[in-house]
Amino acid sequence: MEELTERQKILLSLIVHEHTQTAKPVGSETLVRQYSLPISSATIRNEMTAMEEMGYLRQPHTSAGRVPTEKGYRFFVSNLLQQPMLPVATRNTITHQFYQAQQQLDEWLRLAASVLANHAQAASIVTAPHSKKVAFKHLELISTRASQVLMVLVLVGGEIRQQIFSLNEVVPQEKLSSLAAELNAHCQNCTLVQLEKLDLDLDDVGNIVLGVIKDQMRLSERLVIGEIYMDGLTNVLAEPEFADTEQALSALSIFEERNKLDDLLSRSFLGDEIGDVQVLIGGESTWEELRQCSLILSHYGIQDQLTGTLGILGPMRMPYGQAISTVRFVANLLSDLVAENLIE
Amino acid sequence: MEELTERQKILLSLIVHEHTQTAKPVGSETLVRQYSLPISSATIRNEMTAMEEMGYLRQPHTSAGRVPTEKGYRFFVSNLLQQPMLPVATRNTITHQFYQAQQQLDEWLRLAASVLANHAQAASIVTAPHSKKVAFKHLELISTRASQVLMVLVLVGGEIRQQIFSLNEVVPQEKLSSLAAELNAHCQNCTLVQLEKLDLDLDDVGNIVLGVIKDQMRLSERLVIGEIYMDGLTNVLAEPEFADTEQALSALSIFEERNKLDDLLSRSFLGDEIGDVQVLIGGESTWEELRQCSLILSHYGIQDQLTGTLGILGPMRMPYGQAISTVRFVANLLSDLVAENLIE
DNA sequence: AATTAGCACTCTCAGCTCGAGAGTGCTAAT
DNA sequence: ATTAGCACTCTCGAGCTGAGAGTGCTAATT
Repeated sequence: MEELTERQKILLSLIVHEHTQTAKPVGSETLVRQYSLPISSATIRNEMTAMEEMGYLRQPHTSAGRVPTEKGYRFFVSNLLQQPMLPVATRNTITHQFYQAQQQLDEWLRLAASVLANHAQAASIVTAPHSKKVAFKHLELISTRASQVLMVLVLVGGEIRQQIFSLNEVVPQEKLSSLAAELNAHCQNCTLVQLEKLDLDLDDVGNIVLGVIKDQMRLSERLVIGEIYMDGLTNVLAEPEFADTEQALSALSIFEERNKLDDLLSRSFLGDEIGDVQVLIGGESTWEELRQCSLILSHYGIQDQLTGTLGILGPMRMPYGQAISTVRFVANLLSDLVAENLIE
Repeated sequence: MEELTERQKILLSLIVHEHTQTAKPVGSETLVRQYSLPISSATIRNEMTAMEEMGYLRQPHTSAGRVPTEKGYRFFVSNLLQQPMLPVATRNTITHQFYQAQQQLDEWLRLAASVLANHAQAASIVTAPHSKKVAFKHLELISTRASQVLMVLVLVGGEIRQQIFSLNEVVPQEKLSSLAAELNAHCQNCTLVQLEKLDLDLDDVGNIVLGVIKDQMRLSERLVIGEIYMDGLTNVLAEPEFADTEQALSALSIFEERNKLDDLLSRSFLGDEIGDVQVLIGGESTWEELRQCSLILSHYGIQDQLTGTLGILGPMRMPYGQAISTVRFVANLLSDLVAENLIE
């Protein structure tokens, strides 16, 4: 594989830059004019031809300007993009917003999605932190009416699961409370497996409750990702590449199919560390529907313990520098918030 | 105001029907052919002219067919539409889906949104049931680490609010538990106002906790509507009237602005009973962005106690019969589920 | 008085041409 | 290796055209 020369790298950067601004193919003349280059348009044309042969650029049609290919963007992002921190002012604004919000996880996640969407002018997605190891933390049983019981189950990590169920008999609140107390005493930090092994001496009601607890823990275990927060879907519609509704539809449909989303967010992430920002350009993300799009994703939370995913979806022509910095910054912010409020 | 003749009413129905199928202006010839009418196209043209003068129809341009106006749709929905029940098979499928799902509120709401979206081929929205009168039901305090405490507060109606906060000192779980027990004993069914009046003899920690409880209740009280579930946004994109992205953008942007949504769902509903289905056609819904759209909304839940809103958003050209029946059916289904699982 | 056949007229839509503009690739000169 | 010069190519929007759909009007019919 041939290497790009220094000059070609510069040109690639400029082409990417110009294209992200104008959304139109970039011509050799334009490039000279726009950036006052010390070389002639003819030279640029030669270089462009070379880069096209190497696969970094492509022409939408003969005698149009050049547009970066997937490979071109990939090279740009991996090798040419120096990632500036977000401007201090921006960072402060964002941080400020987080401290102004209700100090609650769901508010933070909603806000994170909103911040991502606004600062990157793209669709954003944030999943609630979720722990792979599901363990019992605390149980509460509340009698509602007749034989109906509301169970509130807190898992290690802070996930809260609730379930309403009926018993065969009416059980007074006192009995429920003492049952809860007993289970709380014995099951502290137990995983599902440990719970199975535990030899508890329970009566009928106790066993039903234990069954419900296990169900809920199983459910939580099976869950790949936590609750999903999205924002800025309309930003995508505003992009010129999606002026055709067909395109927009195929891109946004990803957001409406939960299992695809699960796949996308989990599979593409095998072995990624918290704090790494992953950029999926066009077809890299095996999803045909996203051929035109790029994804910028990052994990946040506490490695191997309690993690969520966040990121943005936009057209391949995306201000990667800005977008990546924003994703990284918000991911770190959420990681800090999760760490501060961790429930162990 | 002149009245429509019987024949004009029939024609209006047919025009609406034909237009919802084809999405194109309906011509007099087409109408005769399609429905084997016993009158000639010329007569229909005369009638059409009359109806256009009365404001029920309009021509997109000279010598095109007619399209129902907002007023036309309004008359059709109010006077001409006989609303069939959903076919038994459909109803069974839907019911079946609900009983197959995890028996949990959030799953039901998600499912409701999905069912609405699929059966009406439109965007759907469902808000979690929320009670105007906020009252204390049950409290739980869980020590997480150091002086951090996780509070889980169950409100009458079943809403669960959680909050993590820090105390000035490390308080053992036993102390927290007994504090919770005490508050549970005294605050049962208290509203915020009653809570203020209650003369509890609490220590520092107790007062902090009480403060947090009040905060959460205040927050819940201020909440106009509950959590929002949406689905089928892409269905809207698929409609031909939204082939132009601009249009689609303005319609969908409603879904992304929480305060507009709050307004829309609450304001348009003053004094509506559970079970009534409300149809907002085009500009009727004071929102300029929705000029092209219709909304079909219904409350569900338990009147004056615990209510949510659900509905669909589609183009004005909508299969109203089908859509209204679906909304009504799902609303009733959710009402039943809420009633069965009410936490009093 | 209501209905209808007949017909001229209007407007859209898809397809076509055409010229301007932007951009290229090649060649020959520097 | 670079560049000026130039012929060539392709898109895009404007303007034109004919077919098709649909109307409104008038005069005849029931």
